[in-house]
Order: sequence, then structure tokens, then C-alpha cells
Amino acid sequence: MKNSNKRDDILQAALELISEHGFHGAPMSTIAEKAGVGAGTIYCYFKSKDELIIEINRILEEKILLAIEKNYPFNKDIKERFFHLCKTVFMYFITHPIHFRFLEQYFHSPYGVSVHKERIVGTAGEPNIFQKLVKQGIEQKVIKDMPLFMHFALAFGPIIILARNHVLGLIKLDNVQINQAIEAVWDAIKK
Amino acid sequence: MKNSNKRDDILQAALELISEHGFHGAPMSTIAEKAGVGAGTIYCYFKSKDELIIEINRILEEKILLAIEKNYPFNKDIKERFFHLCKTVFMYFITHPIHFRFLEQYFHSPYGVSVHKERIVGTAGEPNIFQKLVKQGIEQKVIKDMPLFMHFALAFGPIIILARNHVLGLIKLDNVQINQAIEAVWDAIKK
Amino acid sequence: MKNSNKRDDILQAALELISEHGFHGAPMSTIAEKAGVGAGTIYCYFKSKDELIIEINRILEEKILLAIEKNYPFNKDIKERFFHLCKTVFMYFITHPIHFRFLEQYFHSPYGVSVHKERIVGTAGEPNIFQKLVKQGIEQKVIKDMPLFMHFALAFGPIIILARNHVLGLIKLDNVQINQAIEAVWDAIKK
Amino acid sequence: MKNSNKRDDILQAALELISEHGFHGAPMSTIAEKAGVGAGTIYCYFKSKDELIIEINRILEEKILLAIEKNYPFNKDIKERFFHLCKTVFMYFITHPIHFRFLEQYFHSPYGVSVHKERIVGTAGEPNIFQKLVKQGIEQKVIKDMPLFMHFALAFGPIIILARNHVLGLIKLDNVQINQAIEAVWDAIKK
DNA sequence: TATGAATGAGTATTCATTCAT
DNA sequence: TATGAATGAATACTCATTCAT
Repeated sequence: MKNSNKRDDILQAALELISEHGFHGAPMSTIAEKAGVGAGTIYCYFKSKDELIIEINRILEEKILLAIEKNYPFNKDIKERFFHLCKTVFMYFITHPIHFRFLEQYFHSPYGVSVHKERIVGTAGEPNIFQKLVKQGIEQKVIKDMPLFMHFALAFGPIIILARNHVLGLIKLDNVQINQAIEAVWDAIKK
Repeated sequence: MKNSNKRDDILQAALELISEHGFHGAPMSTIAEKAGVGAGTIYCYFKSKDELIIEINRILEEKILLAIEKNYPFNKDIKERFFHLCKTVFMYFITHPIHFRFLEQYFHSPYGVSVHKERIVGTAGEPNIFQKLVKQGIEQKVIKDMPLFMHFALAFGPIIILARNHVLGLIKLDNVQINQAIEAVWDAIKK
Repeated sequence: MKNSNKRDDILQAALELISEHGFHGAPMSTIAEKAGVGAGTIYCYFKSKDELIIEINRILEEKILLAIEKNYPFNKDIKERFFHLCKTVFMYFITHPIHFRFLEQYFHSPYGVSVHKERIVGTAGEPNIFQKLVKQGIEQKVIKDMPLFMHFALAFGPIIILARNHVLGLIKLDNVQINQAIEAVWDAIKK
Repeated sequence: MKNSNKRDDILQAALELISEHGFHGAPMSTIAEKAGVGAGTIYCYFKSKDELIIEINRILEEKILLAIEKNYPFNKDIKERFFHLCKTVFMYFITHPIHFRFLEQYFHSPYGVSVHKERIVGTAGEPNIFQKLVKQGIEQKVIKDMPLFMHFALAFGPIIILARNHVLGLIKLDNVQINQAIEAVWDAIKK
């Protein structure tokens, strides 16, 4: 049930269609057609459209997390780690515009509320990388002593807006500008 | 423009329903019912659902602009003006959660792209307050010499995320924290 | 109630709109607008849309009848009278394309059935011109001895089709061709 | 083209309802109900109401053409062929009153204009039976030398009117009268 | 008589989901 | 598991008609 080809085809088709046309512009029938399966087949793998959407989000978040963890400079200082984290997310967004647009939609929909909560307040279970980074940064008095959600907003608020405008083609960011943006973000959270 | 009560009732009903349930979760019939008018009556005032939505957005933007302009310290220094601008927007959002949620939806919808462009790249016509502020700040070497869209992202990216979380009830911001946030945002754009 | 200007304006507006767009493409509100009156005003003169339509038909039929009667060669022989009648109707249609198109719509709609009956079977009361002409023609053994409806179909069937195609711009009839057509029609009914 | 039963049921239901009540008097929901299918099912077979209507017309025209071609006396003289053609059409109309009424509606609607043009001016591609008949008749100097549209009007104008009145029950045509009518029509076009 | 704002029943069409195969 | 035909509730919008002024 986990690694069938059809399942992946459906996820991919749904991802692309929703990215481009939104949740309401991506009928199940169209997703099925694009995935090359029957309309009913989707329901063999997902209980409902909602569940399909939630699963896509889960997968994308996982991918971003993996990207962050890969080559994460655990041993470097706070700033370097922060920079790596921001840049990785930024680059992931602009090199995966389809993923970005899906996540943006998801984020700004009823589905998104729960996601939000987790990220903002901090997961109950194992703390995520960002959480740890902020905690250490505060301890080392390198970054401002503020609640986690504040650092989150200061770091990712600008990145999301810039990525969005880039992905929509409204602006054209080069590597210099991306670094400049992250430097500015660092100025916001550093002590 | 006609100041009939029904027109306002319709606008208010639509605003509230869309804020809470999104564009697709706010059928015209429900809007009509909530506004206490017949289903057809909406079309006496607005040509289509789209036009109704666009008009709501127009009104809300106007209100925010007015709030910013009111008591805007034109003669004070850059930082003070920046602070006033950010704080006013911030406060408007959290004291008008319904307006905020509507604007968020609008912003992240096909409607929003054009709005975006204007804001980000700078209006062709008369420059807006934020545009002027940034330009002067750069001239006076008080804020970083970066494109307008960068300052926009750095300033409003965090504010929007914080406002959203506050409005959704995920966090509870007090006045101290709001000032703290804006101070941090200032650190991001200041030279 | 009979000769108000507004009444005529409404009739004219309705005639033109229905001619061009059909019964269903001519909303009462549009008729009112075109007539330069309020939407409700129409109902001061006509009980319903149906009644308005029926009245237009009545007026147009009256006009055609008047056109036929004018200069009708009561003293000339059957053929000449027949020719005059056909030609007058034909010319009326192609010089009043709006009237023609209205009548065609009316004819081919539920309204038209009653009209039909009268024309075809012969009016109960005073016989109309065509009826008298056919009756005399049969008595004089100049035209075929057939029921009235047969002569009606043979005479006006072709005329209506030709007029329609001319009015729609599919063909372009000149005077010679019109005379040719009526001659042929005469061949059909003459003995 | 798929020969599902439902498709045929829908076509039949639509044909009957439109025949009786016109395009606007036959809502899709009523068609569905009469066909014994769900409202959405119609859209599995036809993209829109328009397409459904056009398809019905296509089928009916095909049927009439088949009726004409069947037993068409290709080797007999012009008059006999003309008579066969007219009589077949005539009989088809009065034995298929529902088809006739549908076609009449179709003919006198926006859909019908293109059909008209083809019939009247003559098809660009392969000439139809009527076209060939007229051409030969003119060559053999048996029928009048006139444009095709004239013969069309002279032949079918009367037939359509007679069929209509018969179908509406306003007159009652017997075989003798039908032959009489076609004889008269022949008199109109013969030399 | 004249108005036009207001109505709400009615329409074509969409789409998530089901189920017999 | 896989299908896709079938469903019917839901939606934006239209328009003849009414009625308070």
C-alpha cells in the first residue's frame, strides 16, 4: 500500500494540478486522468480528497526537512547554522516552485491551521532543528531572547514573501540578493 | 457608491463569511441570507461574486491606508515613521481579525497577484507612503540600500505571520511583544 | 390608455429586441431600458410579457393587412389580384426585416398555434381577402379546386422561406427574381 | 456513438420534451428525470445542452436522408424522382410529428442558420440529392432555370407549412391531398 | 400613471464520491 | 486492486413580476 506506482502517480498529479489551479481548480477526475488511473482508483489509496491533500503536505514537509538536515553544519556556530537553514529553505522553494505553491495554498487554508500551531509553538515531542537552534542561540546570547514564534516569523516571513514573488515571476532574485536577504533576516534576530 | 443599507449589509455579510470559510465556503445564497436580502438582490449591487470580492478588498485597503495616514509623523525621523507604519498595520490587523483574514485570502488567490505586483515593485503612479519612506531612508543612509521588494518582505513578512498566529489564537501578543517584533524588523532593514 | 407615447416606445423596443434576440433573449428590464421607461412601467400597459408579445403580433398583422388592402386591385382579374397580394406581402417582409423576424419567431412558438388556425381554416366571421380571392378563383375555374389551406401553403410557404433567407442575408433577391418566384407560385395554384 | 442505453434514453427524452415545449421549456433536470437518469449523467454523454440539441438534429437529419435514399428511383425521370423526394419528406414529417416539431424549432433558432445556408446555397462538397435533381432538371429543360434556393423554397415551403398544420392537428391531410399538393408544387417548378 | 429596488423561483453545469463489475 | 459510469447535491446567476413610494 505504500510504494505502489499508482499511488505516487496520483500524488504527483494532484500536487501539480493543485499547485497551478488551487484546491478547487483540481477536480478528482482531472487528477485521475493526469495520473493515468481511473477516477475510483484514487479512493483505493486515499479516503477522500482531503486526505490526499494532507498526505501531499506531509510528504513535502518531509522533503524540506531532509534537505535541511542534509549537510546541516551541526558543529558550526549559530549564525552559520542559521544561514544554512534559511538558505536551504529558500533555495528549496525557488528550485521547487510547484512544491512551494502547493505549500502556500495549504498554509493559507483551513488545513493549514494545525500545521501552523505545531511550527509556532514548538512540537510537543522531539524539538525540531529550528527550535534547537533558537534555544542554543538564546543560551549563547547570540540571538535575541524572544519566544520561538517570534524568531520563526522574523526568519520565514520575509523568505516566504520573497520566494512567492520570485516564483510568481514578479521579481528575479539572484544569489547575491538571496544572501543579502538572509543577512538582513539575521540582523533581525541576532542580539 | 450608493449608500444604501442593503449594499453595506451585503458587503458585511460577505466579508464575515469569506473571512471564516474562504471564497468557496461562502455561497452567494448564504451571503444573501446573512445579509437579510433576497438572493437576487446582491446582483442589484454587484455584477458578480468576483466584483463583490474585489470591492470588499478595495474598501479594506482604503481603511488601512487611512489608518496609516492618520497621525502619520511626516516630520519625524525615518525610524519613527517606520515604526508608526508597522505598528499601525499590525494593530489594524489584530484589532480587525475579520478584515485580516479576508485580506489574507484575497492576497493568496488569483485576485491577489496584481495587488502584489503593485506593492512589491512599486506603483507606477504616485509612490505610496512605504515607497517614499524607503527611498528617503536609503538616501539618508539610515536603511540598507536594497530594492523596495526586499524591504517590503523584511517588514511585512514577519508582521503578517505574527498577526495571523495571533488572530488564529495560536499565540497571544501583548503590546511589549509587538514593539519587540517591530524593533527586530527595524534591525533587519536599518543600516 | 391607447395612444400614450410610452406605450409605443415599449412596443417598439420590445419588437426590436425580440426580433434580434428572440423571446428569451429580450428581458423585460432590457426592453424597459431601451424604451426609456422604468421596469415596472411596462406593467402599467401590459399585464405580462406574453400579453405584450401578443399585442405586437396583432399590430404587425394589422399593418400587413393595411398594406395589402392599400391599392388592392379589387376590379382586376384573379391573377393580377393574386400577384398584388403576394408581392405586397413579400415586399413588406423584405422592407421590414424586423417585423418579419418577429413574426417568424411568433409563428414558430406556442403563441403561433392559434394564429395559424385562423389563417388556415378560414376565419369564422368575415372572410379575409385571401379567402375571397381563392373562392372566386375556384368559381371562375382559374385556380385549382383545393381547400383554402392548400392555396395558403402553396402561396406563402415559398414566400416565407425566400424572405427569410433574404432577410438573413443568405441570398440577395432582386425585383426580377421576386416576380419570377411569384409567377412560379401562381403556376402552382392556377388551373 | 457509444450505444449505451442511457445515451439513447437521454436523446429520446430531450427530443420529446423539446418538441413539445421548445428549447427553453425543456430544462436539463426534466430531461434527466424523463430519461430516468441523474441530472449529472447527461453530462457524461454530452458536453452541454447545446451539444445535446445539435446531436439530436444530426440524428434526425440522418434519418430523413436515409429515408429519401431508400428506394430513391435513380433511374426514373426527373418528375418521378422529384415526386419521390417530396413525398418521402412529407410522409416522414407527418409520420414522425415529434421529429418534425423538433426540426422546426431547430431550424428557427440560432443553431439553424448554418444549416439553412448549406441547404439553400448548396453544399460546397458533394452535392446532395436535391441539388443534383434540380441541376439535371434544368439541363433537360424540364424544370425552370432558376437558382437552387428558388426551387428549394417552392418545393419545401408548402410542404413544411402543410406538414406543420397537419402535425398540429389544424388540418387532416389524406393521401390524395398530399399527392395533390406535390403535383401543385411540381407545377411551380416545372417548365 | 411611473418608478426601480427587491425578490426568489428557476437554470445549466460541476464534482466528490460510490459501486457494480 | 482497479475501473469509470452514474449520481445528485450544490452553486452562480437570470429575470418576470411586485410594490412601496
